[in-house]
Amino acid sequence: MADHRLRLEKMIETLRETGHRLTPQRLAVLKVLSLSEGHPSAEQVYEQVKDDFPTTSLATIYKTINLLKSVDQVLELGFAHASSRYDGNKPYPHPHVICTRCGRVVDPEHTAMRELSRDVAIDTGFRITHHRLDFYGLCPDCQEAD
Amino acid sequence: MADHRLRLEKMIETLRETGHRLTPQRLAVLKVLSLSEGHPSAEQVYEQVKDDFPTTSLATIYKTINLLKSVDQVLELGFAHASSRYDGNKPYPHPHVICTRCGRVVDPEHTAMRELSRDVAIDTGFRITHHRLDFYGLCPDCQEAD
DNA sequence: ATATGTGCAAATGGTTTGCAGTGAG
DNA sequence: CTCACTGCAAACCATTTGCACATAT
Repeated sequence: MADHRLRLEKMIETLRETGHRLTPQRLAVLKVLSLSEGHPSAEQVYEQVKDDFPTTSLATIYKTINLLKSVDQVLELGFAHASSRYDGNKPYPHPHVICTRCGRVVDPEHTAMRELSRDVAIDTGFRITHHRLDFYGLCPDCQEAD
Repeated sequence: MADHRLRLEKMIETLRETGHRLTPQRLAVLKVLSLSEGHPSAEQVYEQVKDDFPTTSLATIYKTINLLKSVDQVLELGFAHASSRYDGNKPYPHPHVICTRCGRVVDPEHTAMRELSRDVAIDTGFRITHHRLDFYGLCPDCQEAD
């Protein structure tokens, strides 16, 4: 579906452009994040990276993910009572469908709200119960403080 | 704006209907959550409750909030790297505008996405940089497992 | 060569939990 | 009178951090 190789190259290029080193551990993390169709947690990335790189630490996974976040090469889906899930394929805001039972995270094919919810249900087979829509930015006071 | 007294009564009624006791501490939490125009954190609720009730513990605040969540009388806005914020006035899903600098949470007046974002910016004065839209429900596998 | 990255282990911080004591119904 | 609730302190757990060592550039 998505061109994973291109994503990986884009990540690597971005790290270079921003003056960061490409260590083997980092490369392994980039690969998992760029190749994964799913939305893995840091722990899941860790498990995969350990296969080829047994000495890797979870801390390094987090550090690499944070680095990628800082250069907008990975999207973090943060939750209050569960670990964050990461999307390295589409590192820009887009809708997600999240199973409240098993935690599965799916990207709906369609991407406009009453009808959108219905479309998402049809696309994904989920039984939609609720949603979350947040806008982020600078409040008036914080714009002044710039 | 919102009818806070009605919200408080609704909360109390719901607790009664669901067989829960109304302790003074609980009542204090309900008041803060129902009266607040903002979207306080558990800590902020705690600070307010302590004013009238110095012996109250943060644990009790959390327990009460969780109780209210379980009967759909408060909406939790969960974040990965910050404490959750709670809305006792509108305990159903609705858009929020969140300042990425100071954490301020505002309810936009308008509520349909390209244009919605612009409307929200006009309504709130925020400079919108990104958004989050999640749908929650049961994935196909979990529907079967019911 | 040298600063950046790694890995360990300890710290963090919001939230939850166990349990003995308290009080609402 | 009883059982749900409170408050304390300890536990939890995802994530972050400090630091000595290693290594990409």
